[in-house]
Amino acid sequence: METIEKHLEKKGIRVTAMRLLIYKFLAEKKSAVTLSDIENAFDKVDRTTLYRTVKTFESKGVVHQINDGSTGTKYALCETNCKCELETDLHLHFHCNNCEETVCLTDHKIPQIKVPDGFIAENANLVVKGICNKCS
Amino acid sequence: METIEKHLEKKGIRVTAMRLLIYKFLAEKKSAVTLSDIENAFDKVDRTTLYRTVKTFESKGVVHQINDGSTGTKYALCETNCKCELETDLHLHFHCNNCEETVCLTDHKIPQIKVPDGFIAENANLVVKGICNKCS
DNA sequence: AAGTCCAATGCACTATTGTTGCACGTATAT
DNA sequence: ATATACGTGCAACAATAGTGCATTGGACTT
Ligand SMILES: [Mn+2]
Ligand SMILES: [Mn+2]
Ligand SMILES: [Zn+2]
Ligand SMILES: [Zn+2]
Repeated sequence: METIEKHLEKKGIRVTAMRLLIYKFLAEKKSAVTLSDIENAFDKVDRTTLYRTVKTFESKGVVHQINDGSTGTKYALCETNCKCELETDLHLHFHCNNCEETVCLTDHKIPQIKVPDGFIAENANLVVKGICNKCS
Repeated sequence: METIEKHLEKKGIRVTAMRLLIYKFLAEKKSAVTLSDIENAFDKVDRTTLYRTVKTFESKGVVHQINDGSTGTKYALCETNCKCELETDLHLHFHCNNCEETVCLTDHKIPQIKVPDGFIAENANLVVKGICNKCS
């Protein structure tokens, strides 16, 4: 069990109070969140800081983004040792049409996808929609 | 070879000059387009009309939407006899990281996806990213 | 300890996308 | 022909995404 601080440092991210707060918020949530969700969770954070923090997290492989059909990008923490950029590591996401929450199904990997000749697949984004376990 | 007019009528959409224009624009494009793309293609269309036209098309099964990672929803014509709402009919989409275009791969259907107990899958969106045939 | 440097933050603004209300014109039904 | 429903355009608004710049605050050097 390593500290969040160590984890961020390993990913090449300088630790700040702000970043720890945002990381912890993401860690507590079991579903993916939008920037607005984070903004609403704190009173005094600036949207820009949030925006740039999440972008930093994303570029360093701490969070990944999810595009379920709803407006606005959602984010969720990556697994501790994930390689989001590699096709083989990608898990699927489930978006509930009832409660509108989107969750990572981290042990359901995306099956190998065939693409036509001339196309080169680098990664993939799979969102399954339906009714989640809490709503069914 | 049936006319566009007949096709729209069959789907329960009243035919207007505007709708024919927009339909034809979509039919000409081989890649998925945003509302802004359509807006830029014509000089005198109102954004709202566009928005509502596309929504109508979508609700009647004439177009389907695609969320590749980029900001803004994209749309593409459905296949003539598609049932977009049924999981079994869903094809995959390919987003090129180089030219940024997104295309329907209509004869590459999404494989059957397993979801955990308690989850009920109704449909799915799969976007594969990489380099397209024109850019490779 | 003081000073330098650079990344992180905050504020103000802009841009783009998505959405609604209402007024008006145009097609359809009786 | 008259009533009714639908499509279009304009204006306004809301939500999301992004940039520029001044300020703060740590880390590092001296
Ligand atoms: Mn995930
Ligand atoms: Mn498609
Ligand atoms: Zn649910
Ligand atoms: Zn390309």
